[in-house]
Amino acid sequence: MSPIIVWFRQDLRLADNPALAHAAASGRPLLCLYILDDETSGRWRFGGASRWWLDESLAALGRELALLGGRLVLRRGPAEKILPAVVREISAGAVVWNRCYEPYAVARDTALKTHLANAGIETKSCNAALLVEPWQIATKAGAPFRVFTPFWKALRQREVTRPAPVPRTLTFFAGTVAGDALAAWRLAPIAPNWADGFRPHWAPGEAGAAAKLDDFLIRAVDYPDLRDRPDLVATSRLSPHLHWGEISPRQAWHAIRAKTYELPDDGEKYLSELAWREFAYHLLYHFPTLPDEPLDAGFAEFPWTDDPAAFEAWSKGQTGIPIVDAGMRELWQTGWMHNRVRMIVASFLTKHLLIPWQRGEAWFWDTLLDADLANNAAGWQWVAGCGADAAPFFRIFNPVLQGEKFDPEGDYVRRFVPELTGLPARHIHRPWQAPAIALAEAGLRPGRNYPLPVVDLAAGRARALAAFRARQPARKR
DNA sequence: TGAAATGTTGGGGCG
DNA sequence: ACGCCCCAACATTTC
Repeated sequence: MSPIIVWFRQDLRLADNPALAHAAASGRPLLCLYILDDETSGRWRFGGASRWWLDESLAALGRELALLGGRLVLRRGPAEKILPAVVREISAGAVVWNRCYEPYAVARDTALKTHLANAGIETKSCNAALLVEPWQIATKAGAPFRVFTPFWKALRQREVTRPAPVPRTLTFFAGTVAGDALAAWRLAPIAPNWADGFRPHWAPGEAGAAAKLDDFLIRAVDYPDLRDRPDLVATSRLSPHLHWGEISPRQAWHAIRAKTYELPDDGEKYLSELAWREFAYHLLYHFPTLPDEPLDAGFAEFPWTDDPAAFEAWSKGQTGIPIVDAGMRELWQTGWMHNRVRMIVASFLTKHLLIPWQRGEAWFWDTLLDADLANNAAGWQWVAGCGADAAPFFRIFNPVLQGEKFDPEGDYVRRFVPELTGLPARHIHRPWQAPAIALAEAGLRPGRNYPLPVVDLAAGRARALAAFRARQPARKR
């Protein structure tokens, strides 16, 4: 039989991989292919941190396949050209892949499907990334959901497919196929190697993902209480693995469900976080401008400010607000940021600094190892108040209070802002108010070895309230 | 998955 | 003992 191409994308795993399972069951010899397509993705081509992860993850997948006698063929270029070319080279009779939901990917894959079908090639696409396809869930009126809670209630009633194991037998295509060497893609940074700090925290690949899940399952009992604490390891830290498809949401879902009776909240809190991920994909699918335009058209005229100096301070963790700086430095050093802190830094950028959410979105896109078009866009719009089910305009996080509440000892700040190590907990989240003696004992000279706040918090809050209130509809009297 | 302002209540100090 | 005041502590409303 003619070979079947398994086109890997954001599904870099062997277990619970429907496309791979389909190929294995087809009886055809498999050719596993990955295409680095920086052209089709355009403005949303992989950022720097993503490329580091991809480098590692492709190597891991290649090793897994090699152990089974197979190989991952690497090609680079627009998939619309590359995929048909590989089909011709090996006279493939079929192509199978798992779906992507980025607007550019949907368009590309739809076109490819038509093109291949017209050439007499069998094609099939599968769901490997979502609990429920965006088009399979709708409001009673048949419209896409725009509010999380009803979406979650609808999703919660669904039966989630059980994850499937790695196919028992895989027969690989034996012919020769040209492929790039992974190293030739130069995905990882060389000099300066800013990714050095990533490695202690992350093990890209399917095995690393499974290890992270196992680790989380041990800690899952504490999740409802401690998940908002950035100073602790209380969350799953699965986000990059989920983004790259090294683990499926079905696997995480059922792993938690299996422990229902051991968990204080029956695991509902974590499941609802998986549902937020689903909600983001639902929104991106139905509102494809989500990454670029505010969902709420009323924001078209919003008076965002262009403040390059403030943005620079924010992105480098030099705002003078400790919890913000700790978060931005955690992101830079480890490629990841605790979700609570993401909300804090995003609120600070969009409200206190009035900088467009798209600027923050773009920075996260470049620096997050879990940079995900749907989650990133939906999250930023939620914080900015212009998205679906968005935070009300008046919900402005006070980074001092948030710090004191969720990093009560200041350990998180000390870990990433070593300048502040010597300050006691009661001063560490507001060094500009610390008494001179405490500053002296800590060796801290505000404005010298740690910045003064880039904005007065009360003034920034007042300015944001005025700007956001201005675009609210007139109040009833 | 807010924060700040404003309102209410009740205990304790004190004349 | 009583009334007054202060002010935590908590609740409500407003942004």
